[in-house]
Amino acid sequence: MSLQNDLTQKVIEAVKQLYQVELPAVEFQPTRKDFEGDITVVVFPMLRHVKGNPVQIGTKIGEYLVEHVDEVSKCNVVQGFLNIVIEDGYYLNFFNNIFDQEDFGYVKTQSDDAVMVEYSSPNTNKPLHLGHIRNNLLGYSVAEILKASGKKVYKTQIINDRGIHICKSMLAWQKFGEGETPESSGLKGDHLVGKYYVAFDKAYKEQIAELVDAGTPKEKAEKEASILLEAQEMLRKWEAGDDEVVSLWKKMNGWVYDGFDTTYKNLGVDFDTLYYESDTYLLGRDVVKDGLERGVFFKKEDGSVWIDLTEDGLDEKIVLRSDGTAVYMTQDIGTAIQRVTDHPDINGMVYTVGNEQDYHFKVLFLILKKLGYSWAEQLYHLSYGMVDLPSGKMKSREGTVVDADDLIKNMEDTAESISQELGKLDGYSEEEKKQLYRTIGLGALKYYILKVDPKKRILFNPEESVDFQGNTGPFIQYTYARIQSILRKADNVRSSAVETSLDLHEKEKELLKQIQLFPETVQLAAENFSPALIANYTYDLVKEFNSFYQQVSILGETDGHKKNFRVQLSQKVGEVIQSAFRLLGIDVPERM
RNA sequence: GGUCGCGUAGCUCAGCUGGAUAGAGCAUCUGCCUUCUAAGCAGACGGUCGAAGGUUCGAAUCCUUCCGCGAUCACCA
Repeated sequence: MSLQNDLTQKVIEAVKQLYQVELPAVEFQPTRKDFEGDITVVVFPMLRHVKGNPVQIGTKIGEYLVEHVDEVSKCNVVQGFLNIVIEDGYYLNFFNNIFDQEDFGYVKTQSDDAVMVEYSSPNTNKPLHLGHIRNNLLGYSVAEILKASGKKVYKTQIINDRGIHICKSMLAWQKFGEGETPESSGLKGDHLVGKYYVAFDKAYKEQIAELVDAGTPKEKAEKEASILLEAQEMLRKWEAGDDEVVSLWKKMNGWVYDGFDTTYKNLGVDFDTLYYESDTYLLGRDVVKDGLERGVFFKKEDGSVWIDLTEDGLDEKIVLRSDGTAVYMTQDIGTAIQRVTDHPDINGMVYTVGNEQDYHFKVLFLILKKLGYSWAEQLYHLSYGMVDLPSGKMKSREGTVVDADDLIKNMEDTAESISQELGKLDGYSEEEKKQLYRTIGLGALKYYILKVDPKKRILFNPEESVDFQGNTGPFIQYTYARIQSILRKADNVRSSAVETSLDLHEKEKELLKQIQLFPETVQLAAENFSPALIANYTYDLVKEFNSFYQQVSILGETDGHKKNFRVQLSQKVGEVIQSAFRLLGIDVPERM
């Protein structure tokens, strides 16, 4: 039973006793810092049911609470706000109850329903860039948050390993590659393939320019450039299962996967199952045919199949071409169904995809609902804004991208130079230092991206490096390291339970209140698919701790009971920081 | 043009489902390292919450209109 539930009952009881009125609900909020109190009852909404002066009503209820509720030590009323002061003992009891709780804040019991979280899903013709980083961090973090909230989670990605874009890289490699491999050149596989994707584009543009010079209209030239025709021919061969093309495709995709694996490992993200578009691109057509018979879809004169969504405020959408081949939507319908077939416990999916596809997913979800799948009610498009540069959009073909691997390296380097300036790492081996720079650099990057609302677009300026001070990952990591330093120096941390008759320092009480919020924050973050809530919660906790740390002596405290409590409190704050950051995929260091 | 999203301090962002005097960080300026890590703490400066109406005891938050920015509206993926 939470304190708030308890108080709700008591307030209702009080109003019944005092005014013979049954309140439907009671509104609470944390007390503002400028007033004395821990929790506040808002009296205004009661005026609908109880006639009178809010100050008087508040005062009466306050008096009742002080008399009838053990945890309430005193009350005061300001305007229509009844501020309630809670006994220190209540918080100390709470602390003793959760102190030994491992993974405090996480829900351990797993529900039977699983949710599949899709994220990353790159094309295999170019390396990952900053946009993918945002996608990966968001998807991974939401998956972890859902797990912590008690859901069973499958992490997945669909790899776009098929189509004309792959053929472009393959063709350019054949033409200009001279047998170059990741081994021969030392280039990471995805970067090597990406290099040929760019090479294709360059050759293609040159051909267009030549044709235009020779008098061909630009539009025509774009369609007739010989290198493009060759790529299209290659795609046809691939679809026909041509041995040579398929084996080249396998070889180059292998290079890309190796490269991606390295980047994923560096980023600290992982997947439970993978889907390849080359396996799934034919899915969905049967479903469409079936849906056509059931009247969900309709056929136009030319044979193409559509769905009419005008009643839902959308328009008509094609689901099968006139020649019977699939469109993107067909595939997505088929893939969604396939996933549930593969994992029958799925009752919900999260798609981490940029907001330019908002409309697509709205339509997809609606179609799946109309097809009658029960799990279709539990689909969520985790939509996020683009990451733009000051120069505008990132474009792989034009080379205006912030490469994921470069950026990670960059962050590590910054962490290194700051650490060296501060020079606190005596006794660390080179290997340990390297590990630490990585932890801090990635912490800065991940926190920077995850702390903002996914819907907002991010303007990333590579010239101004990501901050390491203030509301940042390293700030929080630093606080964690500070706590570990205290714990190393303290002996017998767990010597005994905390003495509940202690008088709490204001800062201690604030910390306990903040710790108490962690479990509900995890739930809220899960409900809203929002890592930002976790990030902001952690920041508040850490700010509170640093303030406490500055004002109150922990190891220097002479009263044994107080010292015992403060050490344990510090430890618990450290644990919560670690738990919260785990949900963001950020590591915490022992020293820094 | 239709639809969706965003607009809060010079900059980057919080602000839950309406509540008290709108909060942080960066930047600028002041203090605090002989005491547990100064990547820290304490403080100053900085706001007509895009604009105008409306709903109500109360609006940054809800509704309407308008303005600005972005995305989207392909037998592309």
